Amino acid sequence: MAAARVRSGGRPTLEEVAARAGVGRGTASRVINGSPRVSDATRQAVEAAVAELGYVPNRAARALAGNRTDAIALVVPEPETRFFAEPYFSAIVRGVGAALADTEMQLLLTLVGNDRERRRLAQYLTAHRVDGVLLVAVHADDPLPELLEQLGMPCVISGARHAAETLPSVDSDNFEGARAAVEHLVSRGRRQVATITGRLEVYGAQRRLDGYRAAVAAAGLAPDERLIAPADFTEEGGAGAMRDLLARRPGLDAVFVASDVMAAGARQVLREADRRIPEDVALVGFDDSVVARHMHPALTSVRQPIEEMGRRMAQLLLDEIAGRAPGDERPSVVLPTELVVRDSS
Amino acid sequence: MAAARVRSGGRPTLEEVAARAGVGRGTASRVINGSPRVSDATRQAVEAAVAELGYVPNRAARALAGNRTDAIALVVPEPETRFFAEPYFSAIVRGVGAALADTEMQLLLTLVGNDRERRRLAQYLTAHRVDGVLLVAVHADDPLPELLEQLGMPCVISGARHAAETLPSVDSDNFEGARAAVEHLVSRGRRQVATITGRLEVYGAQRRLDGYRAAVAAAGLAPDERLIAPADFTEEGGAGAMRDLLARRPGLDAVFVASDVMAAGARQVLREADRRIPEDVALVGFDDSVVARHMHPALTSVRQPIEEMGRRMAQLLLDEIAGRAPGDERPSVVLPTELVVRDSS
DNA sequence: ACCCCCTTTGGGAGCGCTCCCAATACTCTG
DNA sequence: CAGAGTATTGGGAGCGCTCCCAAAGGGGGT
Repeated sequence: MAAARVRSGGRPTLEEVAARAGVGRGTASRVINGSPRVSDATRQAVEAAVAELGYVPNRAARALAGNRTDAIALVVPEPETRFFAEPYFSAIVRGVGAALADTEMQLLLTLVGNDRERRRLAQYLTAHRVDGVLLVAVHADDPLPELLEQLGMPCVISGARHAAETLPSVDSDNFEGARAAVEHLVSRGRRQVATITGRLEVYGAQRRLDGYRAAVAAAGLAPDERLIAPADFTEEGGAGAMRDLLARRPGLDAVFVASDVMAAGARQVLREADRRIPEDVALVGFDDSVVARHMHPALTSVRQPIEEMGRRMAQLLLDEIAGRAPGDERPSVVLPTELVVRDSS
Repeated sequence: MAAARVRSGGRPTLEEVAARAGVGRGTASRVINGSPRVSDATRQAVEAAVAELGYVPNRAARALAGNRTDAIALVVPEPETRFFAEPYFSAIVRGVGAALADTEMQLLLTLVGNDRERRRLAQYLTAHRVDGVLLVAVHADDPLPELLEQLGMPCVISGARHAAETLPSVDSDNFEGARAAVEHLVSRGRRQVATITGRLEVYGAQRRLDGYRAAVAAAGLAPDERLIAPADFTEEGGAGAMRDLLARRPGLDAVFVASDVMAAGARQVLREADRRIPEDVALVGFDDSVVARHMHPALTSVRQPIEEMGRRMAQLLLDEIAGRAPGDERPSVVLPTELVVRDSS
């Protein structure tokens, strides 16, 4: 019934498939790995044997013999609470998952918390336990990307770390998203458009500020540094920045906030100051998170195609692993954003 | 300098560590795996060699030789959008990650979308590519748990599928959470407390309804089936159910909604009907999601310790893998919920 | 001093697969 | 029809580790 040498409850091995198909182990391996150097008849015989036996290759053996793992790691710095918030984390994961769906690649999730875990991570990667790494929310001063580069470990990051990013990266068009948001406010007749920024060490936050400035200039409005309030991506930070703005420029009639969460903080302050939204002050956020949809009034926000970003990151990484021709420049993808207009503007 | 046989750029092997420490391969292995049958002197020699060489065991080789993988899979049914929403997904992942942090276990994330992927998953698991499986958001009629059981694959699920759950499971106390929520409403003087339920095929939704009923009875209020409106965990469903309730029982003065998202839908309908919250109608949700915090007025909600659930699931699974003594009953954990009172009640 | 037993150690035998070389079977030239 | 390729094929040699057996070393009892 079953193949000759069946260990109790054991899964069929390549050897058994080969025997069943009446071919050698090497040939069976070739068929399974889609090598073209196999005759049609042989291929069919092997495929039949695979189907009959329900053969599934043993990953560990493959990895050991082939010196690869067919797995990539998604590395998430856990302290980065912002990343874990909607919509980032799940959307990225879905995108990555989608890109990997018809691949043999497995997705390893690695949360990096404290320094100890960080060191362990370096070991993991050093030990070549994965074929490539997806890095999200990396800071400009994070040594990890360089380490990976030295190890020759393929790696893709989300969000360029600075203008001269050298690693393959996927980003949304922060500049254009911010520019469009501010342009929208101006088109609605707003004349004193303020902005609350994220931490400006984060390149994306800087780009959003750049976009704001560009739109203000394009609209022929007088640039005013006192309409710019830096914050830190938190709700409290957003509230604090809003208070500063109100104190400095009580006449402002619109605020472009670099994240929805900060916008929630700002809205709270505006409500306390009895400014109506959008009548007195128009508000636009960034991220199109669930917060935006449920805020009252519903928040106009800049949507980033996060799932698509995940998908592209994974694709880029697979390309990287497959090996780009030397000399190819580092691919970097910038995806368009979309302004979702709701009631706050 | 380095050990004798060093392949170009290769990682040190156990053999090399053993040589460096002046012991045999078997002994080195024992030290690395923490076997007690090694003399102190030898142990120290090996540990020194490991440190000097920066040795990290090769997972693939280990898996192949030891017939285990040191990896568990978190299986997420992707169609279950509800699960992907805040706060579930990221919180579960964090919890699982925390439990695994000082373990050698890796976390594999497996999104299961369509049927094709579902079959692939069965293969994965059949091929023993993981040591255990964490299943979230399983439906009562999902064949996967039984399949795993047959394969002898350790498995833990989140949320019992029915009263007679046989698999190890971790759940929050849905009954008690709902009961406390309704008790809270009653204690605030509400007398016509309605409820909007989730899909009642979901056991947790049923339990919340049971809790509602228990609290109503305990308060000595007349049970009234027309105060119960079934929905489906979606915002639209919540809105529809609210409309029904308002039509049937215009005099209601409180609603316990089995999820925050549905509560958002209900609130919308209440606003359109010019019912003030909480003056006219008090509202309590479930999940304590970001929606609850940002709703206006902020929504009172039942918080589930989701991260803790992830942690316990992982611990349970590790125990399962380590092997429970036969005869031990299936461990199942029920964690307490917490009522977070805000402005809506 | 001898024997027995327990502790510690070394290393062979795989685990299942890929890589690659040598062998075989065909096919095409001239 | 010989010679030279060219397309297929089989299977040895590992990949690095765990398991396990047999050997070696030590200690105590008699």
